[in-house]
Amino acid sequence: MDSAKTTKRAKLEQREKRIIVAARSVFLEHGFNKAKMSQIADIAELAEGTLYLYYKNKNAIVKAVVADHWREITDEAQKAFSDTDESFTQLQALADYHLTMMVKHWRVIELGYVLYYSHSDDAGENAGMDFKRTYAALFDRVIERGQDKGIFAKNVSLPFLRDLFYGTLEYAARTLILHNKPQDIKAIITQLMAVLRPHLSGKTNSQTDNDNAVLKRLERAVRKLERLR
Amino acid sequence: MDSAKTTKRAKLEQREKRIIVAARSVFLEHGFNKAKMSQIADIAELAEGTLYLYYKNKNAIVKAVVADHWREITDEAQKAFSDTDESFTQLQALADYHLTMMVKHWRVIELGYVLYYSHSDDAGENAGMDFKRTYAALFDRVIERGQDKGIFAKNVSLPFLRDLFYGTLEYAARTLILHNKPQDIKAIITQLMAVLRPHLSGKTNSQTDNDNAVLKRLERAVRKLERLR
Amino acid sequence: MDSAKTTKRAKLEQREKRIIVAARSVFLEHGFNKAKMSQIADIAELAEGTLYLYYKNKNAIVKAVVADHWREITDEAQKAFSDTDESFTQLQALADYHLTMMVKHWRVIELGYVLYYSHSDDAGENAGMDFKRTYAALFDRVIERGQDKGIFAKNVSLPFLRDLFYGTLEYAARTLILHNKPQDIKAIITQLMAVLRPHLSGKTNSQTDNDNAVLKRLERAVRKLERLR
Amino acid sequence: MDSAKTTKRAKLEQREKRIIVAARSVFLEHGFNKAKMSQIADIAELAEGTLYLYYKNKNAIVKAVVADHWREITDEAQKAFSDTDESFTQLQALADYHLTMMVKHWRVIELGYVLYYSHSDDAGENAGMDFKRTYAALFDRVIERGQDKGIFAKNVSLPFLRDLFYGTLEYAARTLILHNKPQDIKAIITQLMAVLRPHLSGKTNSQTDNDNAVLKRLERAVRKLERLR
DNA sequence: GATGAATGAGTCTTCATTCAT
DNA sequence: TATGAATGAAGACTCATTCAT
Repeated sequence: MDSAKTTKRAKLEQREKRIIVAARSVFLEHGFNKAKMSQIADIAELAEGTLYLYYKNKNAIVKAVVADHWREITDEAQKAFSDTDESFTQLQALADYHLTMMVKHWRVIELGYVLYYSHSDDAGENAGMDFKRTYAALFDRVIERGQDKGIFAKNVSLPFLRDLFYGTLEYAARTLILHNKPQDIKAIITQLMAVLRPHLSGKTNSQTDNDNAVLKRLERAVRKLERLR
Repeated sequence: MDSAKTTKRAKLEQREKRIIVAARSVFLEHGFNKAKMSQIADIAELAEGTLYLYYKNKNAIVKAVVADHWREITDEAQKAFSDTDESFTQLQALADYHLTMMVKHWRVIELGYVLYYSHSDDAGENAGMDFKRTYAALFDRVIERGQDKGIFAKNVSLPFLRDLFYGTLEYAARTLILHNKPQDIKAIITQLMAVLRPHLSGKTNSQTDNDNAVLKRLERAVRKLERLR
Repeated sequence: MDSAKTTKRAKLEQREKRIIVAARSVFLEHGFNKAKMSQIADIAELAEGTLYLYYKNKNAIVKAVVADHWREITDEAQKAFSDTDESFTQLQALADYHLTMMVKHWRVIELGYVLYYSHSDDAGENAGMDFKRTYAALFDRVIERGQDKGIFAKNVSLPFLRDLFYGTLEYAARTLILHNKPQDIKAIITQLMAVLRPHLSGKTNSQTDNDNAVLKRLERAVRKLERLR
Repeated sequence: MDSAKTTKRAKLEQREKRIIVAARSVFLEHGFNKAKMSQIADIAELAEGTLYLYYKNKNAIVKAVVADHWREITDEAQKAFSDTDESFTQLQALADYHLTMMVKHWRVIELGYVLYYSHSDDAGENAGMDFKRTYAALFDRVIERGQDKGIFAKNVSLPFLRDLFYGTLEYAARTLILHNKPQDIKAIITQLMAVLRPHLSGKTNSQTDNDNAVLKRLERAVRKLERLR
């Protein structure tokens, strides 16, 4: 009886997965609006009506597709860097993994946007979109642990850095895809780390202040020189 | 006859603008799919069929709405910083303007995404989306002129910096909107500049010593110059 | 084994009744088309498939609901007037009972109409609607027995009178419900009886003189009979 | 311009009529549920979508069909009896016309019932069903004018008589159709008039009281006779 | 007998687009 | 140019019924 239950549950999950996989392929091929429920059913080898036993409607299916993707990505990302790694190494590994994934699964990401940006009638439909939040929290963890170890400065704003990290990588991914140069991933990671390193090390402020003072004096001097003529 | 032509042209443009304005309001209220051509026509006080004399189809109208917006934004952005300003100041002004606009006109930005991410049949339809590119070029100009003046380092990757700049600001805007804290704009700008400054100045840790030597020599030179008077 | 059979049969009938009761409530709440088999199954605490072990399909269930109702009504109507009552009294009792029931169970009556008026594919499906006929026969019996007793005229058309009786009462019921005045039942019955009485007695204006003569002779005969004791 | 307007309006009404005629035929053939919008459009020689320019939805179309029918019936009924006729003659003409129509257009009447009895979501949808009321008022007018002329008694309840009149005729029509004997119309009318005549003439009450007394004595006598044995 | 997951036929309605005027 | 009535393709979703267990 236990095995019966197990089998049942397994079958159910298998069915759900089959729908998601079928739906993903159809959505990626045609985009949300032109994806037909009938085609999804066909590929999943189910009757159309059966889809509705598992998902309330078309919207629920995209959401599931996107959620499934982020869940998967989150799981793999965690494997991409070891907890024993040095914090900068972890960060770099995460950046590498993220950019690689963005480039590779760009279309699924897009799908998420359609979902996110579409105005839906029924309130709370946009709830349950926090799979992305969970994923984003990976960054937070790396930073926080680095701070605990004393490697990262504590006076940085986590939300800002997170936005910088993911925002930069997403835009970079788009650029890579647009110019069709997925091989430049390494260069981008290097540059991003170069930007983040001094900031995270917390050594910038004093340096910068100093530089600023010098620069200001230089500017004044230049202006004087100009007046000498 | 010239005035007749002028009047004609003016009338045409006025009509187009009326459509864009009407369409914007409808799209912002309902999103792309639920926006009805009939409602746009109503608000524009035109017959439905007339819309098609000005724009090929619904897609063309959204595109025009989005393009119009970016064009406007681009114009205003250019006014937001003077060409005589110091390069960092210009950059900061651009960042400030951009973030402010992103937060303020978020819904139009979204609309742009729907447009961008929707799979359209007819090839090349997504062409003409370069209004955004023109806008993005503002950043390039600031950087390039700063490099010309010797204020910014030359060994930075413009595409990367651009992605970092706009990517960070867009994510930050989203965060601000999500948490409904549009007042934090200044803090974000400050942080972004703090990240960019050392990078743009061409400092990496290894160079610091070297820089210091240079700066010291410069200082001495300046002092001499000052004493000359 | 006999008891086993009895139990089995009882269980079967109990199940059937449970379905009918559940179905009645659902049909009355939602009407035929919007009544869902699943809801009926829910309320009857049975699986959907089980319904089909007892009734061929949805139509069969409405029919059973309606039939059940008329059967019940028929049983109770018979109790509403005693066989020893005077025929007019019986008729009045029947009218009273009928109108009261029409007003009270109007919705079930409606349901019967939907059933009756809906065009069904399978021929003969509208057969077995004679529960209503059985009920209507109550009227016939009262009239026929009255005729046997010599109270009612024999030259009346039973079908016509039946139509008049039930037709009038149904329309009256509708009127009562429409104007929400169920208290006027008595008045209607009185009027109906007033209309029927002379007719049933076999009086038409031209006949009145003749009748009077007959009545006088009868009176005389009765008096003689009484004196015989 | 006036003629243009006239033409336009005429065209519109012609279209509406064409839809109604097409819809009537389809509804009568298949009943409400099995009637397809596509078939109606086909017969009306219009695109499916065009139907929706004239009628909100399928329900609105049935309603229009039924309303149209009653309107027509009402117009014709008025022509069926002249205002100068004697009141009983008028009544008889109305009864004749009504019964004839009920038998002839039974299916449309049924359609009206489906409409009336179907539970619709949207409130007020069952409004506008008063075409039937207008028709029913024809009876009221005949009675009231007869009362004015002193031909009909004034102490009769109009609502009751109306229910009797139409109720009887409807049930009679059903009976005629069921037994497929449409030729009996005359007989039914005769009987109905025979029932109504004394009642409307107001001569029944005194007669009836007398009769009742006689009957009661007869009954008593009979019972005594029975006891004699 | 009982179950309830699976089926899949069936259709109203919407709305971008066209085109006769 | 402007109109707006007419078009008709297109598709998500429901739910009575079946049947393997």
